[in-house]
Amino acid sequence: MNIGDIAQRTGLPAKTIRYYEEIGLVTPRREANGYRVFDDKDIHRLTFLARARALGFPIEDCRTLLALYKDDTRASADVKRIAQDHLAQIEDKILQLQSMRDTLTHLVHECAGDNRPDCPILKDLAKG
Amino acid sequence: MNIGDIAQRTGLPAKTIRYYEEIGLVTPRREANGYRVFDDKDIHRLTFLARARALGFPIEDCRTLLALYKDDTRASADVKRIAQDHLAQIEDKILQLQSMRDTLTHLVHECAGDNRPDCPILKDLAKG
DNA sequence: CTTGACCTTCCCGTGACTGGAAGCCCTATC
DNA sequence: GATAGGGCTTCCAGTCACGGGAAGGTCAAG
Repeated sequence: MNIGDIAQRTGLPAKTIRYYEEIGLVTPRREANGYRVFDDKDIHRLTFLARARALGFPIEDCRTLLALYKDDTRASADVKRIAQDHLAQIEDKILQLQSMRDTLTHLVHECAGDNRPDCPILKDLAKG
Repeated sequence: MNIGDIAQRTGLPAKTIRYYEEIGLVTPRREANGYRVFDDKDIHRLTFLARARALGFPIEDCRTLLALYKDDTRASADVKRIAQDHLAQIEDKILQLQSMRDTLTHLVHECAGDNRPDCPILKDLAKG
């Protein structure tokens, strides 16, 4: 399986897969011509990565999660801690964004959005 | 007013203020010794920037908003459009994050978090 | 034999800073 | 007058997770 096929099967862009190799997340073997060849294990790792990334885990978390996955003697507590920390970050970000959204919604509502220069949005930004 | 005082008054790190100068968002004059000197207009612009950035507007939006603010002949519609587009992006991101949060919350709930290796989180990531 | 679709590496750019090094400037103190 | 400190300057590198694009090798089909 060449990188193009793998990209299709995992949904990851070829560029991303090459990047993952560069930082040591996958290590496909090479054919004589230099092409990467991916076996089932590589595909599995990449699928795992795609899913973990889709859940927003940073790359280094993904690396750790992969290591834990491979380790039969892991404690699920270690996995859970990573997930909980990440979850906390996400919840934090949601709160920040909601606060921005609320302010912006209010301001946009107040603004006439016509040809006149009078604008509560700018007024608010200017007053600090 | 030197950069340190301005940093305190605006809440922006000195590094950030220098960066804003570098990309042309402020243009403080210089003293003979090379130190930046900020006048009231600079302070006002920086306060505006701090507030716009706090609402999540990207730098280039901030640049445009500053230009609109200075332009007495602006149409509030132009400001409103920028704010609405930005708001839409934020709402998008909130939805993405909420989806991640929901999945993660579920997985974390399912995971015992003990010494045993059995872990629904890893199971979910692995199955893709 | 050529075309076109693959694949390779390499390097730069993204956004908005942040950290750190090397060095100048100013004031206060001994 | 030397020195210590704090603040200021510039410049360079790093962040995070890729994406774009150039220059060139490879392979299957016609």
